[in-house]
Amino acid sequence: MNRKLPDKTVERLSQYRRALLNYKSSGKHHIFSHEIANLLHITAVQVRRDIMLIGYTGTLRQGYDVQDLIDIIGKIIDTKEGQKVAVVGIGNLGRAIMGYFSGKRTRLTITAAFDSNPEKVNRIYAGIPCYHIEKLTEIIRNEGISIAVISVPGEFAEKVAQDLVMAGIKGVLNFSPKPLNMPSHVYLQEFDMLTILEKVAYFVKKS
Amino acid sequence: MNRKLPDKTVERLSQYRRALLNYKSSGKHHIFSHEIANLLHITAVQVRRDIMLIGYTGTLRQGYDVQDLIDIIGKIIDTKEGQKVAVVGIGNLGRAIMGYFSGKRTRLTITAAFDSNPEKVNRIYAGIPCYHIEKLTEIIRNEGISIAVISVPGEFAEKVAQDLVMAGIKGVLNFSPKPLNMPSHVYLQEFDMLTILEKVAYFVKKS
DNA sequence: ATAACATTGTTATTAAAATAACAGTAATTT
DNA sequence: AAATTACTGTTATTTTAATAACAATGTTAT
Repeated sequence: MNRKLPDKTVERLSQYRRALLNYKSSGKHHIFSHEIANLLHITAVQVRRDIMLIGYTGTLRQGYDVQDLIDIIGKIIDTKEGQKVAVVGIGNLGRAIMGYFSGKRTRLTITAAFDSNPEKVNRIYAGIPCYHIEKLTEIIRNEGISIAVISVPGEFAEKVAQDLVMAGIKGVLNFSPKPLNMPSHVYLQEFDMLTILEKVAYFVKKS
Repeated sequence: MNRKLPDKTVERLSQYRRALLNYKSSGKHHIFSHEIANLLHITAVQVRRDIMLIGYTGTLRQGYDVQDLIDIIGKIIDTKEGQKVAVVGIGNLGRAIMGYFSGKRTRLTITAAFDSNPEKVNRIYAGIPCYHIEKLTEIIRNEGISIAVISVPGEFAEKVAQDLVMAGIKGVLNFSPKPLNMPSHVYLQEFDMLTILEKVAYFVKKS
């Protein structure tokens, strides 16, 4: 499985895996496409198509082997060594993100947090050390962190983004309301709270 | 402008407006499509196409009238009376969301927050009263809240969603990792932190 | 006055994602 | 043994989104 998968398929694979890990604890070993579909509230065709794309094949009348499927998805979306993540900006959102990860076993590990507030620097949040933002480039380089989450206020986002690129970051999730511009070798995902809520409001109004 | 616009166009309209409001304060009255494009790091064609879809037209060689464009976008995405929003779950994420809104002038107003923790109930967060989650249906009905943000842990998300539907909610933004199932008259937008980060990690790995 | 330019608005094309259609087949029923 | 059923896997179609192509036209330069 070397070919790059569609964006949306990758998202669903992550969700399939989580749903399957949970399903597994019920003791069942096999699952049908329509059962996976129900867990995610999507269609069975979509599930089968995604599974086709990753080259796994179930067995007729039995469905998919839960553990096998979990493993295959792991081979596709995880790296052997795992990947390190930094959170930049330890406001409520930054802490929320760190909270999401604490306890979860995943191949993504948040290994550093950054902030400019001296009261936050050198403290530990959800097990993660917070450094002064001046150390950003240095620590990202030294620790080999490849992914960053930007959760600073808009006015600082651009500067942070530049520094991250300088430090050799490979993927960025931007929560600030400021749209960023990244070189093409950096994968950028943006999420703008106000925009998303205004969109919801628009479709509420229209419906 | 009655026709329903494409999802992505609506998102960009929200961003155009914010960028324009900011641009306006520089004192300029007109703006070209490629200037808007630069602000958002997208293409000028995309901008012109979106503007075409909303039926506004600029003037050749002068571009668009900033204020007019702001107003037209407002007519499309806002309602006259504004829309009320509730935040369910006052953890770090819930507080982050409330923070995003405090001070912003928008036609969306967060008017209620809900939590089950008695220490949080009956306090005010960022100017918003926090009620016990038992009051959810009652308050949403009485206040005419049409939009809800779910920021509770996964295990509670489904119950909250059911209650919201019962209360007559029209749009939901779900931050919990639990995929929700909503009747078709409720607009649902999901955002799953782990999934999104795993996707970023996948494309980082591939690049 | 004519040509070149810079810009908008629109149609045409391509790309990505979702959905539908259906072929194949092992298990079960008749 | 034949027909039916309940699934998977794949191709075809449709829908949505993005990009490209280009016509139209006022402005500036020559």
